[in-house]
Amino acid sequence: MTRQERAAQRREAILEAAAHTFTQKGYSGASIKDIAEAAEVADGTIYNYFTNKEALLLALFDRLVAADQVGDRLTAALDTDVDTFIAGYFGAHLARVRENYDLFRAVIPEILATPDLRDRYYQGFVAPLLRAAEDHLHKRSDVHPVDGEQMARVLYALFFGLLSLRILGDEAIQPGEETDARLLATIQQLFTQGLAAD
Amino acid sequence: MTRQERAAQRREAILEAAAHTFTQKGYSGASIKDIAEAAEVADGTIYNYFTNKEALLLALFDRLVAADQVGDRLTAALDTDVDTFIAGYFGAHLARVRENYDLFRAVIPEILATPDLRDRYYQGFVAPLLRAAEDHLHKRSDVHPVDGEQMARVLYALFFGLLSLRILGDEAIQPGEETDARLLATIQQLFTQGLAAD
Amino acid sequence: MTRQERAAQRREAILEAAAHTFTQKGYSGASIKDIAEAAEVADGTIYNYFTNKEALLLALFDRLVAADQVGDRLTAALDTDVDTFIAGYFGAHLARVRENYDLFRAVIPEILATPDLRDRYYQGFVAPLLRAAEDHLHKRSDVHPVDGEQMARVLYALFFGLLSLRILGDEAIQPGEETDARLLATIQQLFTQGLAAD
Amino acid sequence: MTRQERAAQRREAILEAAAHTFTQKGYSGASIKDIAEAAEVADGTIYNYFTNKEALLLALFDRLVAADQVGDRLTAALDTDVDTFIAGYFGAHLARVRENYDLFRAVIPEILATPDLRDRYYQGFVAPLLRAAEDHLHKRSDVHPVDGEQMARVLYALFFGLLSLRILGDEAIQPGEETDARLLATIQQLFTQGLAAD
DNA sequence: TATGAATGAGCATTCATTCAT
DNA sequence: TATGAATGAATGCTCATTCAT
Repeated sequence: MTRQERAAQRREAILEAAAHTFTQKGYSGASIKDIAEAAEVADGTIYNYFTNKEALLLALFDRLVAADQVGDRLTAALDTDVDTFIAGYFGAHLARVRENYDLFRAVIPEILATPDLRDRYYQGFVAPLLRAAEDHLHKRSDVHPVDGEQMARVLYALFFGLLSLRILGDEAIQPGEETDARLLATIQQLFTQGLAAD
Repeated sequence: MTRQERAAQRREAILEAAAHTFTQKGYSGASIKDIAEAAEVADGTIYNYFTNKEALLLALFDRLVAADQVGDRLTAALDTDVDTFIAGYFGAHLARVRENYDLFRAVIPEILATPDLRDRYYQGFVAPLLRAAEDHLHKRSDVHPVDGEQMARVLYALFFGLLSLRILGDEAIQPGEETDARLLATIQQLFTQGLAAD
Repeated sequence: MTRQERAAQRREAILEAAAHTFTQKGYSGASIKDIAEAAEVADGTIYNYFTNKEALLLALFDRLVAADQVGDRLTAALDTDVDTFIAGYFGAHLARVRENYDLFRAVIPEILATPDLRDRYYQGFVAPLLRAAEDHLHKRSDVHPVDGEQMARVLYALFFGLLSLRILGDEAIQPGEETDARLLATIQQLFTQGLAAD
Repeated sequence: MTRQERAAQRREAILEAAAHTFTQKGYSGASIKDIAEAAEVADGTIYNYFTNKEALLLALFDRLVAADQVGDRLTAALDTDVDTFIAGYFGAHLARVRENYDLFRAVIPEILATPDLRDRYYQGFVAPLLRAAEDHLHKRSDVHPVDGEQMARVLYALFFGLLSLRILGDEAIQPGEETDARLLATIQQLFTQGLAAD
């Protein structure tokens, strides 16, 4: 193992420890000492890999955003029907959350609570996603005429709200293949039929 | 103005200042000094009205939960059609958020970020709401057969997600009568027709 | 009851409350609020009778010193034998302590702990007492030749030490007529015979 | 100098600074900042060595109690005559006080003033000492028949009272070999002959 | 590079004192 | 004179960050 590899591994261990600790105690409640202990390194070592505590959060944030880059897939999805589109779209999102659950639980709360992250997340992730979604809805021919601006927000709200409900601890939708499948089916049903019977 | 009235007013001013300051800087980032300055009182005065900093957050939390008590209206809404039901339901929620926007912006982020509040909110508010919604869906005859457990969560997620999007600063859905009306129409459309055209 | 009498009564009640509270929690540990509650007056009222918290302690201190003025009795006691002298001397002291026990318990600890009171007590009470005792021992003809300076200190030490032991809570010498009588007899025996049998 | 040695030295410096500052201003009057300045360390450093301010006082208290463990010597002293016994006993006590004067001056006042320390001191130190002294007096054959319970208390009172007089600042018995020798001689005289001449 | 002791700014909280009523 | 709400200085303690080893 090269020096670089060892360094990368340490960095990884620290980030994982940070994610875990932030999830348990929140960003403010987690001390560098807590994280260092969880990562089994000394306090000072963390500063060899990250400039400060905030940088840990930002690194996690960047991972989260990277993990959930979906905007670019929207354009490519125009030629599928609504059902397939929703399945692909939400399905991918659910899979990402499943694979990076600690990351999401650690970062999402702080995104809402921290003005700086709030803006970063909105500008860098949400706004482009909303624009892409509006655009997509506009171009689709197989949907009812909708208020694209608002419907895009409804779509995003579902994403974020379900994630929040998981973070709140609701057991019925903790990530897992089976749960995600049922959830996806319900969402598909809503988008293809609505809720009301004729 | 009686002594009691003045005290009530002070308490109110302090709570408003706390809400405002928490919104700006987050709970941890807001110092008692910040809040005292915003309320135009001395630091110590706050402690004549609240036991400690946490009590400020809890008082705001209690208000939020009180402001959004919707679960009890669910049972009464069985005899309306889906369209009216959704309108009444989300409409009421949107109105509450509109009237208490500062409160929601201050408290919602902390609910996700603070393990203690998280549980309090889930057990005291979300869980009952989900149970009521599941029950309601079960009893309605004018809806498609649905996975009630999951659909209840989808409904709640819409609530919470839209609120989050507002907190994130999205301008297209900042609270306001007109915006809320458009949003409500979009939600109604989704629940009655779905998104996909036949 | 005249206005003056009522005021004097209040002052008395406050001082007693202060003595009691200082005894329970120590001077620093006792808050003005504590004392006000014990005296059943409002915080502010205390300041109509005493300039500040320290003044409460000083007033108690003055009472203690006044209650235990023994120095002047020393000169008058030259013409009694040692036994009677010791009996009169310690007996009077023990009686004073018995009658003002709360006062002593409240003030004595603070005398040792507070530099200011320390000096005040030593200069105003202890030093004169020691001088008088030295002088008295010098003049007595019915005692062994002694190191008057040191013996005076031994006498005072007995006073103060017994008081301290009471404050420490020792049950065998809590003030009371019977206990005081036994204690006095023991002291008399020590001073007339010593401890060692021939 | 190893890391451990340096740490031990620091701890020592902090404790000495605490003893000194407590002596000057009393426990409550001494701030952590005061102590840190006296020890020439930063405020926070103190907390690397002691849990909190109270722990400083308790550490000093433990040292004082350890420094003055005399009870166990009582049993061994039965086979000496009263004179030698008193000499050995008080002599040892005086030597301990001389060698740890700062410690005694810092802690003794707080023992009386702090309910918690009061109990700790009485139960852990005074009560055993009194029991041992009573027992010792009971077993000795070369003393006058005495009220052992009360005489034990008289003995302890002398200890404590002399210490208090030193703390009060009396110059004639500030610790020192010569003073201690004179004091000891006076005490011996009292216990062997009494004060009264035949 | 890793360590962890030292640092000191920052903050929640207390409480003696004031003063308008 | 009595009240008790308001004040704000003071303080114990935490913890992110630095740096000598």
